Amino acid sequence: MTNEKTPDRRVRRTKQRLNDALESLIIEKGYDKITVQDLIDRADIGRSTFYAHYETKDDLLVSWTQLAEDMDLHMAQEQTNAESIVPSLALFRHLGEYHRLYRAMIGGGGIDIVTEMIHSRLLHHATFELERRAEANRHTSIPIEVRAGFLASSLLALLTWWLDNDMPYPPESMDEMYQELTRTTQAPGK
Amino acid sequence: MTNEKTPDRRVRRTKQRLNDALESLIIEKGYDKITVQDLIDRADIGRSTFYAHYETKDDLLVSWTQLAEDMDLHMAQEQTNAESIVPSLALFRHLGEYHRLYRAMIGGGGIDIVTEMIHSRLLHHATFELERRAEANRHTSIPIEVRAGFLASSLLALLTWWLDNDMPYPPESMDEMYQELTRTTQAPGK
DNA sequence: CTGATATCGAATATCATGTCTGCTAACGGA
DNA sequence: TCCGTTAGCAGACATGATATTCGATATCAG
Repeated sequence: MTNEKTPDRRVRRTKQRLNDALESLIIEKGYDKITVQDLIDRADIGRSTFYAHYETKDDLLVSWTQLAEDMDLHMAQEQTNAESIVPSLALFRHLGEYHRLYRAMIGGGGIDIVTEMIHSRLLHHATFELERRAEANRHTSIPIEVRAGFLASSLLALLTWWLDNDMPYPPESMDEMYQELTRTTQAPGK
Repeated sequence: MTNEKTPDRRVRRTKQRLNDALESLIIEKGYDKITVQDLIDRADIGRSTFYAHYETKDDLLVSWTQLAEDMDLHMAQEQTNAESIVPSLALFRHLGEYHRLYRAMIGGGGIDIVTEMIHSRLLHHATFELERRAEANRHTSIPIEVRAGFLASSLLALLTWWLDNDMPYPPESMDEMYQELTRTTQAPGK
């Protein structure tokens, strides 16, 4: 039985090449204009090799877990700061740092799958935090579902706007704006 | 010189058939699974005829102005009610009425172009209204650009969530929630 | 009625996807 | 270092959708 954690070195190389090719092509020409041919040309691998590992272009993207891990890491990082329901500051900083890539992946001309992935993580996080603080939020009758969706979508919208407009304000300012705009949901109207 | 406003009756018929085919196919199988072949089969027109009028499937969608007109109409309708910055109630009602179509066009598995079109109209509307009330909003330092984007995206998010979840609350309730959630931007913190 | 033009439909070129083949090269355990 | 196993290769091939072309025909407006 082969060790499943460390596959053949050739496999690792192939996947690494494909991931690199995918990332550079996303930045270069946008995800939906990428063809399998582009990927195997850039990665310099055979056609059948691609299909030996992935079924489609989307399959490759989804298997590219780097992003999801990054998101979770940065989200957990700010969770120690118990103030905010959703780790907005860490996200502005993280997306700002890798703005070329995220710019190509979310918002105008971006990739639906990725946007949905980020949204779903934000939503999950917000739902969890809101439920944890349920008793502190008796001041509103709006269902948690709605409030969590609102918080997640608002943040995603601000992040997208920020990237699409070449980050005209520092992450800290954006975070402050987000906090103020969502004040109604973040804490009782104190 | 031909009258440009009323083209040949055959042309009108062809375009009408294609628009009808497009709408029914969107509801039936979703936009991205529609092929040009589907469209010309459903509309019962020749292949070359399609390409005589449109370059691509997207071209047909964009030329389908019915939607944009509807949006503007309903937005203008509520503008007489000077309370809200963005015509949320009218939109919840309108989208609820044609929910089968809008459900297929915005949100999960929807059509980017349409979502962006709606967002852009909301954004334009919100920007206009915020600028008109500029002096009444000295209580915040958040740029109008950001606030308008926030209002537009939040509403779109609530609309999408509402449709995706089979409209669990009446339009009036959704509107109230939206008003409360965006209270920070709608009016000075009274 | 007549000249103009929209439509037809069928053939065709193009392009990307996905499958399959036999062959070669690289791997890793013994 | 050897050897059985497995990954990768090149390229042919089938498929399905897009987009163009052209002569014949139907329909239009005046």
